[in-house]
Formats: sequence, structure tokens, C-alpha cells
Amino acid sequence: MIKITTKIRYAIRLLIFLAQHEGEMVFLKDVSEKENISFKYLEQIIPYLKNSGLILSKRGARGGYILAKKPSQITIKEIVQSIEGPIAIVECVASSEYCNRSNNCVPNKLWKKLNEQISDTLETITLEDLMLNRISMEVS
Amino acid sequence: MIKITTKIRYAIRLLIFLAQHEGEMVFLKDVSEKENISFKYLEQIIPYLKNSGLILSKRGARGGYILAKKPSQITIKEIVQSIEGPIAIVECVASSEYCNRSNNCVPNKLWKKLNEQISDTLETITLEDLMLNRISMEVS
DNA sequence: ACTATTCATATGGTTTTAGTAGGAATTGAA
DNA sequence: TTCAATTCCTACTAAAACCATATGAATAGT
Repeated sequence: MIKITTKIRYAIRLLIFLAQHEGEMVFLKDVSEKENISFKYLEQIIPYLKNSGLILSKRGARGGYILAKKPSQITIKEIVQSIEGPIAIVECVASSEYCNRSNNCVPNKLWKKLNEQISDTLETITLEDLMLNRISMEVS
Repeated sequence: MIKITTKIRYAIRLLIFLAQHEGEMVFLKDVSEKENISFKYLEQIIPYLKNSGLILSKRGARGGYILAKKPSQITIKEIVQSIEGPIAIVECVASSEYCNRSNNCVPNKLWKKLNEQISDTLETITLEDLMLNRISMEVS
């Protein structure tokens, strides 16, 4: 049902790598090799992160990528949203017009609750938290 | 990324319908018509619910379906799991052998946390809660 | 015998996922 | 000025998942 795609997982690993090399320009080739992720696939993920203002790039030889913000200011939610847009586990959670049942739809509230919970969790966790292994397993 | 499939949503609506007609044998045809869900698709969902012991059936004319347990004893988690098996937003959350990185995998903890949170939420909500519209939006 | 229902299984179209591939554009350095 | 290293851009594809539709057999009540 609820699957995290490789795009999102790779994006996070890429960004953690950048966070671990804060201040340096990092070649995608290095990320690909060290993280063992397809270079060409990574290249496809990059534009989302650029467009969302999470990373900056420099072209040409000795180019590379660098975080646009401090790791503490990048939430997992931002990363996810940069790739997949608004978080909506069902369409009717995002757009109320989607389903004519939505007025008296019993399950709707369930999906809304679950959706908010996921969204909230992802928002409270930053790249820095991941980097420092600072994820508590207690439910907030 | 994170989508609730129609199978799950239809299953829940089907079960709510059964809950609303507790004690009676219900025809799938009625569910299909009242809930406006493809009859043939519903038929495909039924076996999962039967195998998990959520519903009972009676064949032949005047047959039908009925809940096998009280609505208060059926959790959403059970319903989801009956259709999709164990809840695992990434494979490495379920089986630790899946990925050789899992020892020192930074994001793993994040997925584990999110997975547990989703799992917990679905477990605390029963069919009865849905039926009585008893879903609080506060994060538990 | 007839009808209404569940049960079993096969088939198919569309979308998403997870890549691969080729080459253009840019830049630094020799 | 040339070369090499890098990002950027776009097209393509195989496989899986999703969302059904279709056909008919088995069963049971009337």
C-alpha cells in the first residue's frame, strides 16, 4: 500500500552525502560510487531537488553539487514533496472535489488523520537528525 | 509514493457496509450498488477477507456475507494486512537481510519509525470507530 | 428445473517504477 | 585552443503494480 519509492530513498541518501561534505562541491559520480546508486538514475533525481531549492549546482569540469541550506533546515517532508508533490495518501485528502462521496464519506476522516500523521512526522525530522542518527523511536 | 490502493479502500467500505447490517446476510450485489463499486472487482477482494477470518460467507441463492467478528474487534490494520500482508513501507523494514547496507544505514531508522507509526495508528482504529465516526484528529 | 448467489481463474489496459542511453552544454585546466 | 570532466536534457524501455472486466463453474434455496 504505502511504499517509499527508490527515488525518495536515493534522494535522501544523496542529500545525506552532501550534508556529510558540507561546504564542498560534490561530484555526482562520487555519490553514485560511494552510495552504490546508478549514476544515470541519480541524474534524473537531481532536477527535483534543484527546483525545490534544496541543492545548488555548478556546471563544467570541477563542477558539482552542494546543499542550498543547512541540514538542520531541510526536512524530510520537503525532500519527499520535492519529488512527489503534496503528500496525499488518497486523492480525496488533497482535493475535496475529487470524490462526490466526500461529504458523508466515513473512511475519509481515517485517511485524513493518517495523512496528517505521516506529514507531521516527516516535517519534524531534518536532514541533520538523520546525519546525527537522532531519530527517537517514541511516537511524538 | 504513499498511496492507499482502491482494494483497501473498497474493502473498508465493504466491511463498513457489513457492519451497518450486522446480523444479516448481505449480498455483494447490494454492496456494489449502494457503494457504487464494481461488482466483479469486489468479488476479487472478498477472498482476502475470508482467508483472514474477517468475514463468513454462505453460497447459493439467499447466500451472502456477514462479519465474522464484532466491528469493535476488527482493526483497520487487520484489514490492510489481510489484503497486502505485513505493513512495510520499505523492504528493509520487514526483512533485515534484504539490504546489505542495513547495519549502518542512516535512513533505516526513519523508515522504521514511520512504519511503526502507521502500523500503530491503523491498529488503534476499529471498524466500529469508523462506523460511529469516532476518529479524533489529534495525534495519539 | 430455475434462479440467485458465491467461487475460481483468466485476460487486458493503463500507469508507475526503476532504470538505461545518448548526446548537448558548460567550465577548468593543460 | 583543445581536451576532459562535469552537469543538463530528453528519449526510451522492461517489468511490475493497479484496476479492473469476463467467463463460467459450483452451490443452494424455491
